[in-house]
Amino acid sequence: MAKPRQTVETKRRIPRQSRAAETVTAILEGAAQILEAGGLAAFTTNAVAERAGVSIGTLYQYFTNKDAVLLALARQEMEIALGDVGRALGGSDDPSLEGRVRAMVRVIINAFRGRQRARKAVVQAILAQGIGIELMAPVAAFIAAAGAEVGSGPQAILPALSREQLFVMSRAMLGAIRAAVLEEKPFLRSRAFEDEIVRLAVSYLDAIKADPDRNRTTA
Amino acid sequence: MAKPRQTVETKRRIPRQSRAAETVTAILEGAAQILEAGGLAAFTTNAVAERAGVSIGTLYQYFTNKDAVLLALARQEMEIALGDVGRALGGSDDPSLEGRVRAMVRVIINAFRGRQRARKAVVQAILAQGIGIELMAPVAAFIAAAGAEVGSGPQAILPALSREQLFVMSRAMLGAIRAAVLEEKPFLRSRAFEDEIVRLAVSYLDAIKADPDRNRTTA
Amino acid sequence: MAKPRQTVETKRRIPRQSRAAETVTAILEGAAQILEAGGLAAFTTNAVAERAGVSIGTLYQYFTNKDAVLLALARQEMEIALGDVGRALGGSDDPSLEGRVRAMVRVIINAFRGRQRARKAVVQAILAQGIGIELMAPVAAFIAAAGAEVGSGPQAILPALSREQLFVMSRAMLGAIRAAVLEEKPFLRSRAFEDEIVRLAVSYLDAIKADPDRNRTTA
Amino acid sequence: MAKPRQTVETKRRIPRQSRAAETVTAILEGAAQILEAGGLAAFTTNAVAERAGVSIGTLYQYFTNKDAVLLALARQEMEIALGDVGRALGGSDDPSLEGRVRAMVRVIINAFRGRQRARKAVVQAILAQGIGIELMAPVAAFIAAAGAEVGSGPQAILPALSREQLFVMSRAMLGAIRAAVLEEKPFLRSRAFEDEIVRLAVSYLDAIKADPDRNRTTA
DNA sequence: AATGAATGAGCCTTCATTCAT
DNA sequence: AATGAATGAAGGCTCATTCAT
Repeated sequence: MAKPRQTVETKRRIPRQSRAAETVTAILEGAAQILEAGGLAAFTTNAVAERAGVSIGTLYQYFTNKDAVLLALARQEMEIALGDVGRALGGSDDPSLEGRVRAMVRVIINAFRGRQRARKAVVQAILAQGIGIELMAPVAAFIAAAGAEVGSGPQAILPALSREQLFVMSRAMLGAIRAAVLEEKPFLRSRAFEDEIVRLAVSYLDAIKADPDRNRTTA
Repeated sequence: MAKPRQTVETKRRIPRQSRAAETVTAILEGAAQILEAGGLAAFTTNAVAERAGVSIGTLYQYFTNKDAVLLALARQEMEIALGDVGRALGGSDDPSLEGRVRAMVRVIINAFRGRQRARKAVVQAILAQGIGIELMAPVAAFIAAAGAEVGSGPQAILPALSREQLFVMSRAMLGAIRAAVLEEKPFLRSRAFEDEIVRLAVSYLDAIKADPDRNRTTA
Repeated sequence: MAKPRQTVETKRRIPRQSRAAETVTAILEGAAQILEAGGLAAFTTNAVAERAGVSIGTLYQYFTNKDAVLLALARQEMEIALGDVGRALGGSDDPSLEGRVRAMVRVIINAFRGRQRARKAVVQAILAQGIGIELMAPVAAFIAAAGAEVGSGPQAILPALSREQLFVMSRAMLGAIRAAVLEEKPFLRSRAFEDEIVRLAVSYLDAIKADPDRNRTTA
Repeated sequence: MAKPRQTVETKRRIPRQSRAAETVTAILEGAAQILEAGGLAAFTTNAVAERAGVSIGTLYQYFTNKDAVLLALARQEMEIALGDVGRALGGSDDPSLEGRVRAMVRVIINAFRGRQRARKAVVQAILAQGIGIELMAPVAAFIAAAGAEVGSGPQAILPALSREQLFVMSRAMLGAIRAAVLEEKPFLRSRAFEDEIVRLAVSYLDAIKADPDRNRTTA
């Protein structure tokens, strides 16, 4: 469909031996820790290498440059997050719309609680380059799939969402949760907050169901 | 009553001669341009000074350091945006709830359209320091006031919102719009996008009206 | 004898009006205060001007550059110190050798007590340029005169001292006192310390009297 | 007993490869040369690195900052000087009081002769910080030990000196010699000058011996 | 005479990256 | 494969000095 966008290269050497794989893991873990502890300002290649317990030379044997480390970290975190969301949606025991939404909200809040700074820094850095779009692709695809399922699955609760609707709903939820994290709101983990996020999403979806013809532009 | 919170100091010298005021303006304008053109990475004090047409020494005569320039710029942009929102709410010819919300959405989108990168960089930088909360204060106050008016004004369309509701609504809207800006979505200025944002807000407020007792925690 | 060394110029404008004289006084007083408070590191022309209550432009109307301020300050302090020593020697009620020496020691200790840092900084700065010798000239002359008087005056206690002897005696006394000041010795103002300085000088002079022929090289 | 006083840190990296040790040596040598040639004013990190034949980055890999270079240089020079004095006292073929004193005077004069400006600058810089006292400690200890030996050794020429006496004698000698260096006196290396320094010290010690009870305050 | 805004050379320091071992 | 010493471009910032008002 879409022309296969040339993937940005991050690795310099593909690790074939197990020791090498461990080294890469150590570097990414070190990178995440540095980011978490000191934000982007503390994220220097020397610091990452030291924290990872490898020499700076070794780091450069596996990553072409500083940004490659960041990018690899972003990809890894993205995959973990996607897995979490997928598992949450699949394993929800409440198959109603509200039940699924609530499960998703919980996953997102938890995703933001651990290593907030690392995540934030990664996202910032990624967006600051032009690479955001590429990385977002799998996320968007995933949400689109989930949305489609919600709309057209066996339960057929909703019609398929337009790309604008999908975008608005997902980003609105993420935005509210992220703001609560960044502003360190005390109610972040409260039931009341969770309820309001759910209410936001559900009422929006209900409104679309009630008036589906407005703004129909299928993705 | 409470001691007026000590504002974070950005200015080093209070301009007494008219020339000096122009210089400060030029520096902030230069800073915005640099940010717009090259993002945070290009934002060096030397670059700002050069773009502003002043010497680096002059820049440092008015700002204690690099961050002070960023902070001053953030404050300025914040005030402009607040003024815009206020004017939009006051001057809306459609006094209905949807009319008011739509006016607000337009202002916010427009606020982000001009100099997107500059705004983005400013926001990023501000949040990276701890100052975000302080700067957010007037914004939050403003939205709270607007929300209260919506709930309790002559039209009394809605009951007063709880702090979680206020937070979720404002951050959800801002989050969706900001994401569209940061991800450079083509539909940013489309009618469809605006409609969906409005739908999000209105349906949420309607849901609250229909079931106000849930999660009542007045701010 | 010696070719009259061209005096280093410090003043740019000779103050003829009283207001100008006050300005110069204020600047030198400001310079001394800055030096005293923060040492040479804090001694910036802008700081001096501000402390003096004049604009930086005014400072440069009276002094060609930063060093000129330092030099003028050094000259002023030198003259004050010389005056003190002279008065002490003249006004001593104990005309014996020990009495005169003791009077001198007291003056020197006092001279070092007030504004130690300012004095130290001035001396350092002066020596760092090549100007030390020039400034030392009047001091040396004064001590030589005092020494000569001690040796050949009406009391004729001692033979005239050679230039090495004069040098060793004066610098040894100054060195011991200065070290006590710089190292902040608690016994600086004690009677014991004063006694030992006096003993040092008197025993040295006595030794010269006892064996004058050794090292005879009249200045 | 007492916790070992935390030494002020100057080194950033402990050299593990032999190349690194050479680099540190080169930097300190370069620093001394720069200081010697141009005084403290010429002592910039870039100049030192260039003179040492290393890059500025390398300099900062071994020293935390500019002052650390100065401090390390001071320590090194101090140790060399102490070693010289010790060797001179031990190896003197004339065991008389005058013989020992003369040996010491020669060492000190020689210590001050080579690289006068470097030494001067180092001392100035060290004193300008608060570190002077710490650095002086080993010197003071050494002189105290030497003094004690002179007073109480097998030869028992003198009674033990009080702290004021020790201080006055050592600082007087150092002061006279240092002044001759700083003022660039032509007689610095003359026999006459050396004789007078010796006479100063010996006559002072003799006077103490003759009247030991005055000002007895054993250190 | 005085003011103070403006200037800019130059200093200290960091950190991504290379390469000899 | 790994190490870590070395590099140097580049950036933040200071402060002596000038000059238009």
